Amino acid sequence: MIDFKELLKEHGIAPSIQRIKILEFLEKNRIHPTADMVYQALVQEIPTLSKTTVYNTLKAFTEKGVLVALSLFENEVRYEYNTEPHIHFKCIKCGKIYDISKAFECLNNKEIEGHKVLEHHVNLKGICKNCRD
Amino acid sequence: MIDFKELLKEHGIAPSIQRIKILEFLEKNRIHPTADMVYQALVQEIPTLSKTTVYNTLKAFTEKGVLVALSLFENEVRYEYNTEPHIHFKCIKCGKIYDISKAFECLNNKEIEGHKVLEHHVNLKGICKNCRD
DNA sequence: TATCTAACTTGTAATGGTTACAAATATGTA
DNA sequence: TACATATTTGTAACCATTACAAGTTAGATA
Ligand SMILES: [Mn+2]
Ligand SMILES: [Mn+2]
Ligand SMILES: [Zn+2]
Ligand SMILES: [Zn+2]
Repeated sequence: MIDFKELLKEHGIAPSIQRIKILEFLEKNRIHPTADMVYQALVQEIPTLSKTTVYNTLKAFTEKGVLVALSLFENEVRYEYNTEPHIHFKCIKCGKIYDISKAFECLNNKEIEGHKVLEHHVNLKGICKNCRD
Repeated sequence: MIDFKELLKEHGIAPSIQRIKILEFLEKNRIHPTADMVYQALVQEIPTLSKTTVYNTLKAFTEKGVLVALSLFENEVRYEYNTEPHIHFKCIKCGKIYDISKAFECLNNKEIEGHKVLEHHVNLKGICKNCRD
């Protein structure tokens, strides 16, 4: 059982009830949810919850390294608890997003961990040769 | 000199003035522009141009395989003429997006074609093992 | 050439995810 | 308790994109 209050303190985040519940939800539900999905799930427990709080909290968690923000195939931003580098696989039929733990070499495959790969999306981010130094 | 009118016909797209100009712009300006960037550039030539036409045209071109739509790091969709599979590198300082023609094995590198790589974004799309057959 | 029809373009309004902002509330300390 | 600060809330604004209906164009036909 993870002590989410302590975990937030360690990251320099004051552990409010809302923040603890949001982090707990992300840890227990590895579904790469959108901010709205987090809100819809938690507003039942916390009827006074504001969507703005969810957005602000997820952004703060990301900045402090507690969560990772993903830019997947659609324009919604999704969040996940797993901060280890890994590959995402999205099913075009059911919409589920699977974590792929294999190394990047797998990109040459048309099939990976039982999934049929139709599209590869590879994006890098950094500082270009013109902007270095 | 590419015959854009002919190219559109070959893809089953009626070659209107707007469509030819949009395709021509994408071929000549390899800057991975947004729909709005295309609109801003062409509305000077075609003052009556509608942004809806740009959106509709880019979507049609993508569906017919004339262009490729990208989901990069931000939520804007960008489009490009190059339909060959390749990797994108975005500079976090100047915002430019570079095409990387090297194969996917490069992902193990921290530096590629002179650019300093800080983040790798790898996303796959297809049909998951539960949805096959 | 004139007419017709379907396709294409345009402009405006609506949508949906996200952010800005100010007021209300809660928290921790003196 | 009283105060200062941090947090939460609700509303409005933002912006890329889409829906929709009306206007325009262009190719086919007579
Ligand atoms: Mn993941
Ligand atoms: Mn490219
Ligand atoms: Zn740069
Ligand atoms: Zn599936």
